[in-house]
Amino acid sequence: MVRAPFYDKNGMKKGAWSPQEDHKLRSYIQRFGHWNWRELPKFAGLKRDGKSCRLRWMNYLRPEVKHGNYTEEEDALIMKLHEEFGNRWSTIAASLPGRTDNEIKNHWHTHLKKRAKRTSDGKEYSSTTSQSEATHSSEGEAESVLIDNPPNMILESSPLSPTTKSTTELSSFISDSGYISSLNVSGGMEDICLPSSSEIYEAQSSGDFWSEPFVVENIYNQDGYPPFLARGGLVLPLPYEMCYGDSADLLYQLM
DNA sequence: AAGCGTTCCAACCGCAGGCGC
DNA sequence: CGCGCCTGCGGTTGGAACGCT
Repeated sequence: MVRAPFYDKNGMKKGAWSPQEDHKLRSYIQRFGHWNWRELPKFAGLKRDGKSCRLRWMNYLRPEVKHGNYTEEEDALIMKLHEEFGNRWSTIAASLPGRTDNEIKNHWHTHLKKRAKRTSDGKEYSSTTSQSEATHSSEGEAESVLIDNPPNMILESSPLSPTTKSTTELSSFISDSGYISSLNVSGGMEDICLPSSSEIYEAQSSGDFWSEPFVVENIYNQDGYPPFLARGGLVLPLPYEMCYGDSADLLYQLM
């Protein structure tokens, strides 16, 4: 079902994700957001490229993502929207909370395409859609079926990513939403790892830092954060190993 | 039980758009 | 304006799971 894991010529892992990798990525993003997909895997302790991490998060690990079990209503809506928008899967996905463009695309090709073909011959399809239209009618109905997001739902455009947030704002967001607070099994927000630059240097030089040979002077300014991050007043998300100890493992077991 | 074909979906790839410099 | 970087999108593929003979 999934591609066998392998390493490409750059040492990047490809193919199926292991539960450990999922755990690392999920934990990291839930704590720090996806501030930069390209850099994220290094900080999360993953030997994956950013694109792969983004895909895995968007299509599989996001808490609001639903898997399988398409309802008749969803099927009808997909078919209707496909008729309207064609293969613009992201547009279609926007009208189906919890469904990703990739999953909808797959679902279309494996199930609905055939059904659409059948029904376009008979006219069963249009009767189905008219039923659906009855519930969310007239212009803008695509938006109107955008069912209310659950309280913990994070849209792609949501401010989970701290790129636009200052440290204070991010902390406020995090505690207000209760999102990351709930992750702090062993304490409060102070548990977020914010070691000094010397700690970072120590960890790096002791060899349990990233697998990549970073030079501390090039990466961290005197605040201990990479210049490109510190400029925006953003707290540096720390490498996975430094942030997740036993509490993360405990959390993982609870999940 | 074994071999073969089909189904299905996670993941990859290439491209385009947006943005900053 | 051109360039490079990053992100997101849509098409395609790999291969495990499943069904059939």
